Amino acid sequence: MDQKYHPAEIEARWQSVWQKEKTFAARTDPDREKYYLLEMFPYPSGRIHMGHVRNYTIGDVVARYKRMCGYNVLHPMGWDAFGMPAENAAIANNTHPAKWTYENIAAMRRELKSLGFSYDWDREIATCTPDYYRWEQWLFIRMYKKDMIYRKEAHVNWCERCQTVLANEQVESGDCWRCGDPVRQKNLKQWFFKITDYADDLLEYCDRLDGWPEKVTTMQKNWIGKSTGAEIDFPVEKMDESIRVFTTRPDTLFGATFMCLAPEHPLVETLSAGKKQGGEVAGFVERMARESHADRIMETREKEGVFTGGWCINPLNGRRMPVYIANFALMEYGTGAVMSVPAHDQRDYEFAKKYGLDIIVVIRPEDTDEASVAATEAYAGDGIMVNSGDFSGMDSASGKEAVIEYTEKNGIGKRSVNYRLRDWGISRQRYWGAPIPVIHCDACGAVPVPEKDLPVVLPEDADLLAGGKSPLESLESFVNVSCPECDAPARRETDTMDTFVESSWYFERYCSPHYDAGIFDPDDVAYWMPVDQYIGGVEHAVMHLLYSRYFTRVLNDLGLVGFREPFTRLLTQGMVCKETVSCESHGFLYPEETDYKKDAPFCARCGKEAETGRVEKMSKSKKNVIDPNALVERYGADTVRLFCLFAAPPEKDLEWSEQGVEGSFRFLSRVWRLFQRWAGRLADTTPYTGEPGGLPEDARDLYIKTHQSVKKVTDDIEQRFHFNTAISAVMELTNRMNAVEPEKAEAPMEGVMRYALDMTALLLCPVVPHIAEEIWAATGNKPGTLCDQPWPGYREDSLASATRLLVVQVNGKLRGRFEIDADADEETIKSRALEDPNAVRFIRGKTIRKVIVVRDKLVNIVV
RNA sequence: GCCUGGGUGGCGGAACAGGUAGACGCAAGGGACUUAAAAUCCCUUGGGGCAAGUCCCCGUACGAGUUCGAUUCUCGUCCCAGGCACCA
Repeated sequence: MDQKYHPAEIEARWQSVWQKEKTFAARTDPDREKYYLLEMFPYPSGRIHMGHVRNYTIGDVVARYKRMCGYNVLHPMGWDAFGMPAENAAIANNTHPAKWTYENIAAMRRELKSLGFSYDWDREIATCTPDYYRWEQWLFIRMYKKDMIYRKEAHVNWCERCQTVLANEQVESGDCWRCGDPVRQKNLKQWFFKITDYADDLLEYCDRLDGWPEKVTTMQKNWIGKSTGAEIDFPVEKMDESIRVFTTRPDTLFGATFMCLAPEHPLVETLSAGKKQGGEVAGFVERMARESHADRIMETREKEGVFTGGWCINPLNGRRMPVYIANFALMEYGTGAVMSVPAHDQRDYEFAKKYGLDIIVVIRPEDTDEASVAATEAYAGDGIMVNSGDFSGMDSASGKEAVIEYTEKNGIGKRSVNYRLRDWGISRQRYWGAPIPVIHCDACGAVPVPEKDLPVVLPEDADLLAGGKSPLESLESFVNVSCPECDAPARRETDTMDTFVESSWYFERYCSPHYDAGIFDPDDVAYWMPVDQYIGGVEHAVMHLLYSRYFTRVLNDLGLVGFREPFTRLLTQGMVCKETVSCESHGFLYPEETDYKKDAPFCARCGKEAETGRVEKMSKSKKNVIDPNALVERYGADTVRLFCLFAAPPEKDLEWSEQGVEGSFRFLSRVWRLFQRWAGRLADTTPYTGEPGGLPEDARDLYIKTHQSVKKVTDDIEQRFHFNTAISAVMELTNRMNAVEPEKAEAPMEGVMRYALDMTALLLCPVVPHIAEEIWAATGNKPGTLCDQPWPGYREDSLASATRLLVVQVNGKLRGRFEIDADADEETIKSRALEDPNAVRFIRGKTIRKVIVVRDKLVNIVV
């Protein structure tokens, strides 16, 4: 064993051993209990960042721990490799997205390997390979044939000058990010997955996902946004038309005084045709169409609208209601029409006040009189129905039912459910994505590519800047095909799929990543899936996780898998944060651009004193980033891993601290010296594993501490993933071991020390696997066997000493303490407590009313 | 506005089932070793008080309550973070 702890040398050595021996290769084995541990795979952006390091370290501890517990562990890694950054980078650097992507993958793979993660690298996948996306295309066709996919017109952000579609994040305050021209909305035919068919199923299962943080399931429930109510028809005056609305408050129907339509509503033109309002209406519609969706949806926006000139009739009371179009009415939700009840909806209230429309109170709160309702703002709560004809006097809940039944009986409405969740639009007018496997034929329509012709390979020779159009669209060799059904000349679909599609099923592909007879091997998937523990950032709480749950249901309904939920347990880890530093002339500063004199930061470029800002999520834009590579080089992977786990529990944010890293390194150096001090001497010593009874006091104390530590570390990892407290338990143990002087140690202590050393190596193995292997071997254990060792157990009879320290309270205040045999009876404990010299001072002269004895804890004397 | 979390020393964080608040680490101060420094090791470290102790008082955002006893449970208030947000 070297004098000093040199992580670089030992880490490289063990990593190559694990690679050569394929230590972490997973094999399907129905005779063994499986454990599938998965971390969210990264986008290959170029370098790994501290967020990845934290995520993957947490996962690695669990994977290695479960493996030692005897599970057959699957722990794969791969790349979410399609996406826009590759395309942008390719344009900026005049290279190809594939080249950029594969180079990044190579660099990041190297970085991940340098951290010693226990991946089965043979299962690595990259979603941009035809091997992968051909099965996605295959699945698309299956879904298409089962009527799970459809095509419809939908808005996209369009830049006229660049002749291109822009993603939402490429629209900067309404303008194109490249040329600065205003962005317009444009309608394009696009592909949609019918996720709304699964809305109820996805919603209901939220409450059964016991292993998920409630925060995430709540977010998903809100996102799905189920609301129940009714659809009701309002006949249009003097026309053979009616307007259908969706409402959650049928009990307020008598208070509806006007109607609001979305500007895109099909009846808008009919209603205003030939009226004097026609011009104004057309102008308003045109103005709304020009606004981007994001702007339209912005809250704080003033409610505005125009009268269409048309009227409709409230079917319950026959009231004439003016029909408006309004900016807040959304065509995508409900029916695109709102019955406006200004007395009981704040938005309608503001609109009514602005345009001088009637406000009629129809709900009275239990203990308020009618006159004071809706005086200054709408009353949106429940109450008693008033001014509502035969329904007056009913409470809101039964009123809702009654009105719905009435409309159903009279054929003017029906019970209805609406969701905030929309169908999933997956068309992207982009190059770097999986081609949608469809051919458009004038005669046969949209025809799926025959399975035998898959994959539809993404052509490599597309010109990314070709005429500003979607690169695939202008690639004649790709576009021009013959129809698979009638053989006539046809055009290939040029949209590619949303990259969320790839990440919705990759965990199933990992089970048999090289299988080429199908999307995956059914036996492998049946064995490994579902994922037992999934780990990733909260930022994916809704989209990725919801899409994955949806896809799993689709696969289930297509008969491809036998389960409906992909992830049994989910852990969302917190962000990695660091303070920002900025210079008044150079803006935010990278840590490398900052000099510290004393504690104050100075700008390395101009020498001026810089300002320390608040602690925020590490991001390139704020420049408060730390390069994991540099850290690994300086301190070693084990130190970096240890710090990530020790500084905070995994679900909380982690605040970066250079001193914290130093501290972690110091701890590992201390462990190294501890083993160095004892290793040679105890190489032939048998670890003591007997009962604690016969040991001398100091050896017994250490022995008990060791068993307690094993229990504490096991419980902390097993029950809560609280690695920070698990590590502090090991620190306490090693602190205790450090206090033992080798020169004075006798035979029983040597056996106990040897046992404690072995336990230390075992307990540290999942966290800092490289140094753990090294210290394990140093005491004469067989080199390279540590991570295959079973996780240690502990003796129940060695968790506590024979005596207990009890405290004495008088009226709940701490007054003294004493040590007593663990099996002392209650009377003995009481009398010892009552004799306590300090406690006596507080008891004297007072009447003892009660004495409470809590086993192993305390005695409280009430006076 | 609604929904979720969360407020504990100078700092990150402990206290798992109402029972010794501040484990473990960082920072700071003092000391040892050294010609010196680094590294390492030892000690002190929530605030206040004095008669200086096996001492007392205060203290877990704030205010009440339940209890022999509350960081932990209940009610109210304030603040912070994240998510959703014209959803009819």
